[in-house]
Formats: sequence, structure tokens, C-alpha cells
Amino acid sequence: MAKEIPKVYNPSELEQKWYKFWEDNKMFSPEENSDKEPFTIVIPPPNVTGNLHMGHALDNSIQDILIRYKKLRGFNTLWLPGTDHAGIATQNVVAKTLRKEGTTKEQLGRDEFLKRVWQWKEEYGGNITRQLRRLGCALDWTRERFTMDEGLSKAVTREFVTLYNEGLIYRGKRLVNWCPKCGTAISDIEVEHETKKGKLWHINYPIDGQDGYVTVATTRPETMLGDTAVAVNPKDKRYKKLIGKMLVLPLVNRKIPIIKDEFVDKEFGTGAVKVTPAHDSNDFEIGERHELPRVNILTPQAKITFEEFEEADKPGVKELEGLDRYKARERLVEMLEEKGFLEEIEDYENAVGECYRCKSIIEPYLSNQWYVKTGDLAREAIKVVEEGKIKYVPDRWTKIYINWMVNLKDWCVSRQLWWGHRIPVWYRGEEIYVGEVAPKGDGWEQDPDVFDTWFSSALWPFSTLGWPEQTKDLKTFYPTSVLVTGYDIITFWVSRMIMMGMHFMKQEPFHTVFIHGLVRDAQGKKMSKSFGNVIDPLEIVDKVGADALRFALISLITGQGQDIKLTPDKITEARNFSNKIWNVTRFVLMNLEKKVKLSLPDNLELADQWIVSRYQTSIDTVAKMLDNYEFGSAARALYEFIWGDLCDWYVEISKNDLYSEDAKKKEKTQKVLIYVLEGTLRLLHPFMPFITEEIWHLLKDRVEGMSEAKSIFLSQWPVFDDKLQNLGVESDMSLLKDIIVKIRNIKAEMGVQTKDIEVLFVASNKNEGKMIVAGEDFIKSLAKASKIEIVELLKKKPEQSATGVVGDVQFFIPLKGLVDIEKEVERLKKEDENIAQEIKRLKALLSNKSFTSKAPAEAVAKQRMRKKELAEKKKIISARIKDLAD
RNA sequence: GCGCGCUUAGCUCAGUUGGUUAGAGCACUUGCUUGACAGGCAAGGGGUCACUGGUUCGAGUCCAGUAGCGCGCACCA
Repeated sequence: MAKEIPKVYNPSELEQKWYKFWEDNKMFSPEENSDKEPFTIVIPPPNVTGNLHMGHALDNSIQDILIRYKKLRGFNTLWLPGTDHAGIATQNVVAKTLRKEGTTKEQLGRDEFLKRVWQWKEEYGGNITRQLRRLGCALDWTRERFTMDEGLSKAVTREFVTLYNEGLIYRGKRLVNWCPKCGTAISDIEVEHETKKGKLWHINYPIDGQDGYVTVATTRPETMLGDTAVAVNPKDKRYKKLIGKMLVLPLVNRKIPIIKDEFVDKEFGTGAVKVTPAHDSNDFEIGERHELPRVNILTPQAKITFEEFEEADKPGVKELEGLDRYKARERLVEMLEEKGFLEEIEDYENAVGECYRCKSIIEPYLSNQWYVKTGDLAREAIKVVEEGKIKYVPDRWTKIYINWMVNLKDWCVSRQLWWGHRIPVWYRGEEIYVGEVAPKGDGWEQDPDVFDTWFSSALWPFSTLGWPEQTKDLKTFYPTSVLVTGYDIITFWVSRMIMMGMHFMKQEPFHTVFIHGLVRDAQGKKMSKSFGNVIDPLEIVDKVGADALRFALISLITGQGQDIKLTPDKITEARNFSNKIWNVTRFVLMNLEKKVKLSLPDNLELADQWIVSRYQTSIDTVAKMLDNYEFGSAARALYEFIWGDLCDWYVEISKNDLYSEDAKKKEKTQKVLIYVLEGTLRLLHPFMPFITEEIWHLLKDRVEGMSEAKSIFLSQWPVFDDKLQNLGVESDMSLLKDIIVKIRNIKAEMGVQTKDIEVLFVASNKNEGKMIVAGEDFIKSLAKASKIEIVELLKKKPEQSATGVVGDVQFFIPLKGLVDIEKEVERLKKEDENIAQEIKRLKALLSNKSFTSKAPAEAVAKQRMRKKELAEKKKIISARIKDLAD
């Protein structure tokens, strides 16, 4: 029978088999009409264009653990999957394939293009959801949603129209963050700032009607084409008498005023600032204050245009028309130099905004956009967190969230894309119509723009449950329980869900936000294709299985939510761990000749009581850790219990019984092994769903009285029984283990390999004697001793033997002829010295009055005890040294 | 500039409310063809817990400061 189980665990087939089983049986769908308490998570919807990366793997492993854990604990769980239409990303992907075909979206036209996007979505949109299945995620696929599906589209329209009617939406012509490559506005948080080396050009602007000039400094000389003023600080003596005079813009010859504005820093640059209201946000504000004209000089593709120029201003710079912004900059600087307007070029560092998606440099650009007024929405969203109705874990994110929300600006929600939710606004001449359906009558034209993708994902926790319809799901599963995500997305998404959740549902969308770190490479670098340091989770799943990948990631999670450095070592460790679990199962099943009943026998011996106690402790600690979102600690605790306690100790000890002739003992031990293994599988199932399912079924074939459930997922979390937890037994075992290690240690140091040694124990009290008797069999087998003798008192000193002292127990290993005495004396002297030093330290500590009087009695007693123990140990060892030396 | 985080063994990291003896995995040394597992077993070496000062009987742990690294926000042209 045992031969059926291979030596090495081979995950790939098994994982596919079990996922299919789970999904075919719709096991991940919640129960209908259940009176169990619901536990809900909505997945952070991955981009439909996306492929599973390590960040997803971590994020979803955590969610899966929560779901499976709660399911085992008897909750009616729902983990709702879905994907995000990812406006820019998806549009770019399809545009790229069109380019390969030699066409463009403009040539196709809007409707045709959208057809192609949908086609693309049908074909490839399932990639990432397939990949989530390979990870083992217990997602309810019957409820899968997509941000562009009918229901969610309706929700977004309702959202906009409602906010509009409430006066929380407005349209404005302002400077936005414009990405010339993506051809759309993006929101503030989609702009990344990176400090770059640049130049500061100092340009002389001649004063009109008199000699002299004013020098301005700029990092963007090409924007001078759009200058409509030069500003100075009103207190700046250098320029005071020039305020109100006109300057002549070099090359362009436009006359622009010198104005005064508090914004200008006298100390910086030359103290005079060129003002380009159409291309810089500060300048825009100065322009507002002084009612300056705005001259736009760029096309949406960031090429120079003179559309808004006076005819007279064009001739001097005509050759720049149509040039890219950076080409134009180069040429313009040359021209300024030729004409003698360039005063100086200085090296300079400043932060330039980049598009988070395509890394193009963002252009502040004047355009008409739709905005959400965030003031009241943000206030509510702050309040609900401050009141503790939503908790961030770890807590430090609370402050960061609130700080960000307090400074929140109005949210630009329109995007100049085709792929997305079309803005439900229609225009007819000066008329504007906002509504969920198109207005009646002729001549209406719908706004060509679409919404920011986050405008729809803000509704995700309730739109996926059916909102705006009052569905049963919505009533049952909203508010959701926990949101799990990386900190990089708090601002994009979490904050917006809270705002919209509070506004539309009047209830927080989740009570806990668990924020985890980002997955990085071994050097701590972000994984990115351009660095070539990405580890593809699917490759790892192919190689070592999803369980191992999950376990590696989870066991790296820290309490503070640090970023995770994933190394190949860690993956190997987890792979080895699955193999260990596999093999301990092999061991247990190999040693069953017939079916056994799942029950704890009553003739437990010391080691049995110990492993049962350790198992009970594990039930308790793992549950507590999971309840506190301490995923890493929970994983590490299980690792230690399984590998350390169960495999390294109990399995080895159990061999005595399993290979013995005593049928009763044999059966007792088989039952203990089954009992502990079966329960441990359920503890481990949330972390490693596949291997635990497989083994659980292997056990089911051979064990009577296991759960009737058809999957371990549908069984239940082990019940913690504190009567089976025995701390006295745990401490006894810990002493016996120390003794065994000490014997092994002496043997190794003495170079003794034989099993034919004898150990003579001197037990100074009855309890110790009993303990050693209880452990006699396994002390012999694990320490490899052929004989053990226990005496209360030493009648005569053992000769030519090695000595060990563990706690109050001393023992002798006669080594006549096996080893030279000098070596043993050496070894003991070394130990003696170490003890002497420690005793010295303790003496000093205990004679310190302030310690004995101020420290709690417990701490003092502990140290006294320790000193006493060491002193005794030293006595024995010193005596031994003396004896041997004689 | 402001804020946050990190700095513990050669490497990657744990370390709960301060309790005196700082742990793990990998790597390293030594020994095991042990009937679960060499993806394994046993034993061992290896750390003035970044630095300085403070609080305390006692600090890896608390406080202040310094340095280095990382991140976020804001940017003065």
C-alpha cells in the first residue's frame, strides 16, 4: 500500500486536480439562506490586461488564508473575484496590436476600436483569473465581475449623476496633468516625481522703451513662448522701480508686464520669474490673481503650436512650429544664444513629473475636465477611520491615510480615452444635459470622454454585490469584512472606496484594511522587467507548487508590514517543507496495517502527551495569530511545530512503538500520529491548500471517523482543548530532549560513534527518576545508547567516563577504551570555565541591592534559582575534573 | 524641505507588553549508504543587536540625537 505514495512530493498534477474539484463543486460559493455569520472579501481587481506577478501572489495568498480560515471556523464566506478594465493600459495594449497591423485607432474609429477591445478582452481577459486559480484562490467564480460589465457600468453612471445632482461634480478649464503619450489627463497621484539632473537657463528680457533688461531663470525655456508676465516680489528692492513697466519677450516681441506677487522668492534664481499661466500650475495661480492672458503653446502631443499667438508674435519663432517640446527647447536656446539673450546656463536638479504608466514627462496642460469635489466626501472618510470603524493594520497607515486625505484636492475624473465608462453628459450648443440615459430630441452630442478607472473601482465593494439594485447579496455581504492590499494603492483606491462607500451606502465598505509590503528581489529592488529581476510566480508554481510559493511568501511577512525580499533560498525552504509534510504522511501511512479510528487513546505516555499538548498549543497560537493578522508568525509557528516537534522528535520517538511487538502500544502510537497529523492538516490548510487536501483524502481512505465533508476546506478548524495542553509534560520533555542532545553532543565531541554505550543517570529526586524511566526507551534510541541505569545515589565514582549535567540531572557515560581521559578533562574544563563566568555575573547581579529590592520578586527568584543550578552543576563538573586528573 | 520605515550571525530575516542565556533558514565545519524524507538526520562554530547619549536595578526592546539606506508627500521659476 505504502508504495503508492511516491518519495518526493509532486505538486503539479495534484494541484490542477484539486482546483478543478473545488471549482466544479462550487465549493467557493457561499451558502444560500445561511444563518452563519458572513465573512466577505472583495478582491482588489487586477487589471484585465495584467499577468500575475509576485505582488498579486502575496496579496491573494493572504486573502485566501483569511477566507479558508474563516470558512473552517464556520463563517459563511464569500471571496468575490473580478477584473478592472484599466482604461489606459488596455487601450494601449490594443493600440499596439493595431500598430502592428499597420493601422491606428483613429483610422478604425471609436465604435470599431471598442469592438476590438472587447474582442481582445474576450480572448485574453481570462489570463489573470486563470492564474489566480493556479494559486489556489478560493474565489467564488459564479460571482465574477468586470468593471465594464452591464451592472457595474450602470453603477458608475448612477454614481456620477447622483453626485452631479448633489452639486459635487463640476466641469472646469484648468491645468491638468497631461500625458502626451497616453493622450489623456491623469490624476495627481498618477504622477510620479523623480529628481533629475537638468539645467537652469538664465534669459534676459529687455525692458521696453529703455536700456537694460530683467534676467529670469527657468528650467523650461521653451515655455517662454507662452509667457504673459514676469513677476517679482513686491519687497524686492532690485525690481521695485520696474514694477508696472513692460518687457519685450525675446524673439517673440510680445510685450509683457512686470508684476508683483508674494509668491516670488527673492533669494531664488534672479528673483524674477517668468509667468506662463497655460503651462505651470504656480504660474496659473499667479495668472488668476493678476488676470493675465493664457497662451497655450502646445498641442496635445506636446508639439509647439502658435494657434493662440497674435500674428505679430509669430515671425521670430516661426521655425519652431510643429517641433516636439524638447527639440523646440534645444533650438530655442540656440536662437536665444545667437541673439545674445542667453545670460547663463546653470546645472540644476529638480523633480520632474512622470506618467506612472508610460513614464513620459507630464505636461501641465490647460483643458476642460470634470471634477469631483472631495471636501465633504473626504471629511466623512476621515471621520470613519478616526472613529475606529475602519482600522488599518498595521496601525501606522492610519496616520498616512489621514494626512493624505486632509490634503486631498478635487479629483479630476475625466479621461481622454475611448475605453472606459462614457461620461453621461450631453451637449447641444450651450445646453448641458446630465442623466442616466440620453436626452430626447435632436442635436445632442455626448461628451467624448470616459471616466478615470478608479472612479468605478471606488464602488467595487458594493457595485459587485449588485448596487444600485438592493440585492440579497448586497444586504448579506455588505459591509465587507477585510480589504487586503499593498500600501502603494491606499491613495488610489482604498481612500476612494471609503469615500464612495460612506456616501452611497452610508456604511463603511470594510472594517479592516490589511496593508502588506511589496515583494522585492533579494537586493530589495522593486521587481521590474527593465531590471530583469522579476521572479514569475507561475514559473515557481510550475517548479515547486503553489503551496510552496504561498508558504514562502507568507512566512516572510513581518509584523510591521515591511517589504518582502523574496530569495530563491526561501522558495527552496518552502519546497522542502512541503516535501517534509509529504514524507511524514508517508511515514504515518506506511506504518498502518489496517484502518484506524480517529480518536485519542487513553493510554498516552509521556511523549504522546507531549506532542498532543504541543499540537493543542499550536491550534491556539495559530488561531490567535490569524485573528490578529499575524500571518508570518502563524506560518513560522506551524513550520516549527511540524518540522521541529512532530518530525524531528515525535516521529523518531514513535518508531520504538511502531516497530515493537506490543500491539497495544503500536496502535496507541498510530492513533496519536493520525490524530496529530489530521488536525495539523486542518491548521495548515489555509496556508497550503493543495497538499493538505491531497493528504487529507489519503488519510480518509485509511482512517475511520474523519469528517464527512468532501473537502478539507469544508471540514472545520480543530477545537482547542485546554485539558490536553499540559505544560508540566512540555517542561519534562524539554528536559529529556536536552539530556538527549547533551549525550549526542558528548559523543560527537569525543568522536564516539558506537551505539554500544551505557548511560548512568544520577537522579537527585524521585520526579526526575520517574521522568527518565518514562523516557528510557526513546532516550536510548535517540541518543543511541544500549543501556540506561538510574540510581539515586552514586555508590562509587564511575571511572573513565564522560560526564554531563542537565538541570539537576547528572549522568555518566563510561568510555573505557573509547576515548582518552585528557580529552574529556579538556572538554569539562571548558564547560567549567563557562559556568564560572556565568556564576560570577549572577553573583554580581544578586548582590546588587537595587536589583533585589526593585526588580519583581519573580525575576529575582529566577536568577537565584539559576545561580543555584549552575553552582551545583559546577560542583559536579569540578569534582569530575579532579577525579579524572587523579 | 516635511513625514514614515529600516539598520540584529557571512547572506535573507524573526524577536509579542523592557527581565539579564538574542533565534530561524541558507551558507560554513564535522559525522551519518539510520526502512518517512540527502529536498534528509545529528552535532558544532559564528552576533560589543548601526553609532552616541539618556531613562531604568536592568535596554536589541523605551526616549533624544547622529549616520547610512529605502519610501511617501511637497516642491522656487
